Amino acid sequence: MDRPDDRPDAAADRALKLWVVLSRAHAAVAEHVRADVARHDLTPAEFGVIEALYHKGPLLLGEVQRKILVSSGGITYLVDRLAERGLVERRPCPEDRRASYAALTDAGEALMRRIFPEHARCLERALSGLDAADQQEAIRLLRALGRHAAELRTPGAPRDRQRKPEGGAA
Amino acid sequence: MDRPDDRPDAAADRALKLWVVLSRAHAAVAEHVRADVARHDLTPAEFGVIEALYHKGPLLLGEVQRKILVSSGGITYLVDRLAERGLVERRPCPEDRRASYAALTDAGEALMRRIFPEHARCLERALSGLDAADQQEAIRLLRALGRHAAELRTPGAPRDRQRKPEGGAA
DNA sequence: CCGAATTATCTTAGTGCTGAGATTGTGGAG
DNA sequence: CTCCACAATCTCAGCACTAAGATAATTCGG
Repeated sequence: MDRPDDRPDAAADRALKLWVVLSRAHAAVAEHVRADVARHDLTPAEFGVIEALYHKGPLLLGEVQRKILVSSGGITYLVDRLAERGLVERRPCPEDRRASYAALTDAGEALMRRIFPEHARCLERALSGLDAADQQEAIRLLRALGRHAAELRTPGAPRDRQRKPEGGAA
Repeated sequence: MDRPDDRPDAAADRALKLWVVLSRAHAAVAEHVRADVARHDLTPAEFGVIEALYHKGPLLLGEVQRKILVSSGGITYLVDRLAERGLVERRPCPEDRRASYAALTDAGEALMRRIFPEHARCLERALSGLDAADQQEAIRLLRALGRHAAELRTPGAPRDRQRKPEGGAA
């Protein structure tokens, strides 16, 4: 698509390599995150939930679900676990009795006030392989990359992970 | 670390945001990969194994493990499953009887010849949110990011996931 | 050659999450 | 009001993978 006569497939090589470095960078940073939140007996997904609530206040379960990218079953499971530990509570939604809010309890709020700054420092450290300017540039590139990839796969925003039921060879 | 008097913590904000866009970009592209390899009844990790063998030839299990970043139990599991399906076989290592090679069977080789080009096109498409120059730049940045993060957590390359046995309060 | 430390793989139990379907509730058409 | 398509959450079985320890083989000091 670029220069078909330069090399047989320079574009494919570039894509493959970009995917490899993207995966490895993500895995390396994710491991820092995992180790950091594990100190408080949280999984990254659990931390994602309370982090969202910490910054945005009470949110409908579906809103949290979309924010941290888990399945509908997953968000129920995560909120259950956090509720059992007294960090989060469900609150009925007055306008729609199917829905409910998740909100931090006082204990959850206190926990986040304590651990979030440490977590931010952990991330700063994990990402310190790039200086400020390169981080800004990386943000710009990754945002474009992610947006495009996400739009390609969901031209019309399905929430959970639905596909057309295709009556193929069943 | 940059301009402490600009905003209270611009560096932390930048790190947080970079982590978010890195995660979302990775998730979006990973979903393309998952959907693509699922068409052939493979998980991304399984595909990673046969892709490594396809490009490098027979490899020790430990080498594959490090390449695709799974646990020691994970590589056994993956190779077992691929062997059951006749795509991969184990071969004894003549120089070290503890070790064994994983190698593609003829069927596995044939499968990869058929599906790998499609997969490469899928990736090209998923990553087409950036033009060639931006992809090169992203590769450079992500490589630096990943390398730094990986080195931070393993100053001396442990394979599986070992920690010092610390004789704490036992 | 012996034994301890190390390494490569395998085993087993457990877990966090997914996917599909069930349940409950909403809102609009008739 | 009744019905029905649709939406939000929950239930539950299943699965890919992890963590820790077991097994078996190598290396190396003595």
